[in-house]
Amino acid sequence: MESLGELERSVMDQLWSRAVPLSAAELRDALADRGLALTTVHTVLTRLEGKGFVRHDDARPRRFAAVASREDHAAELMHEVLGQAADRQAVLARFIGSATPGETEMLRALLADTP
Amino acid sequence: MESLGELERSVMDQLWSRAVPLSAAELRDALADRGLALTTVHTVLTRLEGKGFVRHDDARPRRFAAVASREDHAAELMHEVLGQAADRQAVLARFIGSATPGETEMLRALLADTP
DNA sequence: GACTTCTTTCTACGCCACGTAGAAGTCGAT
DNA sequence: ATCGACTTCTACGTGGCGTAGAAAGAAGTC
Repeated sequence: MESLGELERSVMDQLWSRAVPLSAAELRDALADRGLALTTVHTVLTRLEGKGFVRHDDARPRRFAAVASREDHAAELMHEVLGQAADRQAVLARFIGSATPGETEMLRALLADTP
Repeated sequence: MESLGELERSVMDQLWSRAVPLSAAELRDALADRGLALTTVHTVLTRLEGKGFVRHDDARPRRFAAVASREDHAAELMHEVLGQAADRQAVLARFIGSATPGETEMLRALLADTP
């Protein structure tokens, strides 16, 4: 899967945490600590669109939104990592083995509701 | 976590699939399709050591081995991805939701053996 | 010990992704 | 038609990675 650079990641974090479409200017302000130029934000957004992480509407100040939620993305990544290993069972065994008690509980509960 | 380039990945795949330490020359031969120079393999191995993926002994033709198994590495990555999201439960829900029946079965079995 | 050969380390270069942004173009309002 | 805001185009520096030659080091041979 396409991976994210550090600024790209920050932008996605913004789009993910506020789950609402944001304009480039709003994103620039949300990342004010970086003191980015507006065009920089635009460039990053364009690249994120190219990677399929973001899409925008055609309202006048364009609104950019994440294509998938942070949770969807994370779950997708986990599946990708899992699928990459030949021995999925071994991976899952180690995954469970080093999971926190809270995580194993969550998994048990989720599996109980899954056919 | 440090990520891997494409050649780095190929080298790790070799070290992972044969679970035994390999010399640079053996790795070069295992990757013969790429027609790499021996020094290229060495450079990559050195970088992999820097990233903590590989370690070598001090026998004369140095033997290089993966620090963690492919499965350990994958499980680690999965935990890393999981931990990165604030709402782990939501991630796990989606992860389970898009798991194959085989995977859910494995998980159930593993959880049954986990206190 | 000097020579030869194999192995290891050092140094280097090109390319591409990404952070960064100015310049140029477009669009809506006045 | 003009002006300001917004968007797209173009560009540059840096760093990681693929790639490898050159230099340095070990190890057996005569």
